[in-house]
Amino acid sequence: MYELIKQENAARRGVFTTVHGTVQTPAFMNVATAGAIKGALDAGDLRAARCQVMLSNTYHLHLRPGDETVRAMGGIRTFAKWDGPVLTDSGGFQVFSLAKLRNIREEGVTFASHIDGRRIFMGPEESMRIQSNLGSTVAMAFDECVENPAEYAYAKESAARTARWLERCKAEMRRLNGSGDAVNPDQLLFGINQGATFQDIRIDHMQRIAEMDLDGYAIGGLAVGEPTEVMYEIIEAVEPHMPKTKIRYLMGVGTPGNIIEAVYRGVDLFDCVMPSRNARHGHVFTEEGVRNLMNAKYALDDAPIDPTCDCPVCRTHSRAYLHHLFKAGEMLAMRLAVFHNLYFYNRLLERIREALDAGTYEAFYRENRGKFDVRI
RNA sequence: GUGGAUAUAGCUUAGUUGGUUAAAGCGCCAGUUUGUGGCACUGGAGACCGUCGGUUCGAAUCCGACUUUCCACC
Repeated sequence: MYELIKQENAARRGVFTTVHGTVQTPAFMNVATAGAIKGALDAGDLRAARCQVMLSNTYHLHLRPGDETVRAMGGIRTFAKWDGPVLTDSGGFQVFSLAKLRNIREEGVTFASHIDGRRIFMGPEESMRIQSNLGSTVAMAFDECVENPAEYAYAKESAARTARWLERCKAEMRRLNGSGDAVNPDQLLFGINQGATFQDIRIDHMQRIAEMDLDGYAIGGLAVGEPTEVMYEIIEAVEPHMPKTKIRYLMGVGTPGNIIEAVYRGVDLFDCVMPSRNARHGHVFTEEGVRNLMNAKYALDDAPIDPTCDCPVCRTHSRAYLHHLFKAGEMLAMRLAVFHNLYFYNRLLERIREALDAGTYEAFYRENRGKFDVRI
């Protein structure tokens, strides 16, 4: 259940209550694809990094170890020992981004596994069953993420199909939750808005899925290559048609600046691989901007990654040490950098919430948008 | 000591019958990464080709000497 507790223009401060815990929004979900944060962080590390929601992937867990295995181990939360809320991505985006040889039909998608190439079929019902077995707090609808740039006719047809798939997702999730043996019989379902970069398709689609009275609404298919200004325009176009009483999730976004902009336009929830993936390549987020710890200039730099950060990594280690660990290919380099970046993101969202609580988000927005994305 | 081989970028090597600005991998220096195939991708700098001399219009490439390293034999 989503409760809007404060609003400043379009920006919203809310509380999302679930059977697995309460989420203060706006919030950033930390991506643990296969039940682990890439870069060697576990559930305990996530708590230390001030994470509220863990995100895991239907597609990956279905392929390995298999959702039946996860179910046998008590669901993803018990398996990974994360006692907070978990959101599972539906597999729709992975079919689009990872799998090859995909064949999309009304029933669903046939694709080749990126692990061993075997052919797999996934449709709305399969995705819901897998996510039910994973026992996540929130299941995402099975959708099609259209490539950018997209043909208008195809985007329209695809959005219509994604809406029909959503009806099937809703029916199957209701059946599974009421079946008596669901890992989480209170599993929630979020719908996903599509329509590429065409505002009329986006709005039509949003209006249609808003009528389905789902537990939350996501905007998908953005940040896939279009200019950020186009992304902001789509959010502005769709946002007035999103139910005010439901949580809103912008999928896969983004940079700190993207998040500040999207909160300004009424989004409540985010996830992105950027803090973890970039950390694995030595890029760390700081109050001053993005630093590449691989740069030679850090070889003898005794300062912490971010002198204003109070995370354990910044309280303990120097840029020079991290630089050395990255150059030496030590796994610890990734672990420390990933931890810092997730902490930075989670703290950023805390600061956004504090500004909203104080009614000063407008000022926060003007002062900080774009500030954290610069390379230094 | 004798015979043979070797010497090209920081490292390991490629360079066809001598022919414009000598190539690659690693390393180095940067950049990219947005619902995650975990070490990826894209650029850049860097060698007067062991030294000296010779042949030739022209030599990393052919010849000689010296030096380096390695192998075999005595």
